[in-house]
Amino acid sequence: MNSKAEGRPVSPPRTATRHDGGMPGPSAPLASHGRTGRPPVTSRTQILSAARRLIDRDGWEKLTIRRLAAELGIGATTLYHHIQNKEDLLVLLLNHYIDQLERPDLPSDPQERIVTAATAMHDALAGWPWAAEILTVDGFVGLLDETALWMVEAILSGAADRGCTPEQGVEVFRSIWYYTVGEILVRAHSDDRQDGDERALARETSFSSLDASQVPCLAAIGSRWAALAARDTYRQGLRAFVDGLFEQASAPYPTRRSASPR
Amino acid sequence: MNSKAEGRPVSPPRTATRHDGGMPGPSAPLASHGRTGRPPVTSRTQILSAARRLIDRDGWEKLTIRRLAAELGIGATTLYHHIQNKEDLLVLLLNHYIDQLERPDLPSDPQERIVTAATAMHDALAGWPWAAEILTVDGFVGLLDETALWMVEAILSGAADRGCTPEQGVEVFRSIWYYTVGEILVRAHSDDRQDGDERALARETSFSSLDASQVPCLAAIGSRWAALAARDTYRQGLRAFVDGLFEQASAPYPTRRSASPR
DNA sequence: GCTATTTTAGGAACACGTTCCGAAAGTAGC
DNA sequence: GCTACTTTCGGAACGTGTTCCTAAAATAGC
Repeated sequence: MNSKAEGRPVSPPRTATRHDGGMPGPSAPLASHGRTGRPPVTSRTQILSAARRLIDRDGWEKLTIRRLAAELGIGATTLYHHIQNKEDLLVLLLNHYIDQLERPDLPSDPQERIVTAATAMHDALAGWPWAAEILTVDGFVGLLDETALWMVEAILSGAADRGCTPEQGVEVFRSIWYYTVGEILVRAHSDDRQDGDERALARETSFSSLDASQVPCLAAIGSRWAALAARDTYRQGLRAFVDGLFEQASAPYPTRRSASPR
Repeated sequence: MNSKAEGRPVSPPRTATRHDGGMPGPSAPLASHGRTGRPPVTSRTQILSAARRLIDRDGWEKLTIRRLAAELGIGATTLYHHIQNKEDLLVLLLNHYIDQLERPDLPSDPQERIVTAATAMHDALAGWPWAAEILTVDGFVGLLDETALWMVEAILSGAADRGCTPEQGVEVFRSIWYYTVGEILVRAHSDDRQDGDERALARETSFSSLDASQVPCLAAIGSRWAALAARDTYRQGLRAFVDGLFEQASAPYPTRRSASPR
């Protein structure tokens, strides 16, 4: 939604801060404008493009409030008059990134449509390494641009086509969302260790020295755990999840497992 | 670290640096010991109990390296000779917490056993609010105490009892793990906003002003999204996931959906 | 008792996100 | 031109996790 384009509390009579870019163009500070008060020297678009420039040049770990301010030639704390906090900035950047992605063709089969949309969601976030920093911000989905909501819509529509109620559809989405977020976050942190430190080695061997009488299955896997855990099984698990969710939704009463409704 | 000075990789006669507690008891600095070098004034157990004391007294947000050091009466940087970093400390604390929990009776039915174990895992982590800080550290499962691995083992054994190969069992566990981690992390960040700030309000109304022609399902849900997303559906989703995973594992060939093996 | 060696202690410093608060730079009314 | 008022700017400061480097305290060999 566009409403969050303005970080402001939404008070002034003229709320149309909407036409992004504001007054100072990306290169021209421009002349005055109808508003009162000291004119801003930096626009939101300038900030965002400077952030992208910084990321492209130095890598995303180097994207720092202070460095970004320096890149813009302004004080560090001045940035906080344009963005709420760093999470805010990253959400803004992520939205811009997602908007650039091309939307895949959505299959007509509901199940396949969900898998396609969820995979697109997953791949988009997985390809944005610093997405992990903000994936869990409260109400993340609500912060997405309207152009990115087609993924959510695709999943909901798929659920609806399979006879789910809207409530069940939301539950389907949330379940998939949790699975996706978890996969990306765990994977993002696993990829951090590019340097084969001793911790990784100690961990790899840890499962191979387990008590086979206490944890036989784990012991049987032993040192193969690391290799098995490194495989990419997102899509496969997603298919299983969608199948299970639909089977559950189409059975108003517990199918055959022990009843316990809650 | 020290090993590289020597030619041998695992040289020292006594490799068992693991016997926790070290030399200085929880309250007694104690006398000398066989080892050379300046004797430590603080033991690992002292650190851990001080950390718990701090958490119980001031809340876990106040658990800070500097405060912990002050509580112990030592320099802040000295702590880094006993723990690797803050994540390390939290993992240690989490292990101690999990060890104290009572293990539920595991049902004999494989599916129910998995649900029980995963729920225990979930509830344990959800009841430990600052678990969210470390849930995604690389190889987290490998850092668990052996007394906490019964949850992993229960899931693997359940999968094995349903005819899964060890490889499939690991995949079942990882899928459940991702789902669980995602649920906890998202939920942990949603609970952060105890204060009804304006962001939450703006978000709640956000979905109600959507273009019904572009995203009909979302628009139909509208403002109910927030309420629906607040429900606790972990267990229900888990059941569906386990069902789907087993159905998939027992079908060597794609059941009926479009083939695409990869 | 001396020196060498080994191990721990901890102050200084860094970069980070963020908040506070006074200064600066505009407009509006007179 | 002057005084209000409004809005933005940005330096100082706080608390954080963490690293560097030097001092201190023990043992081992002489």
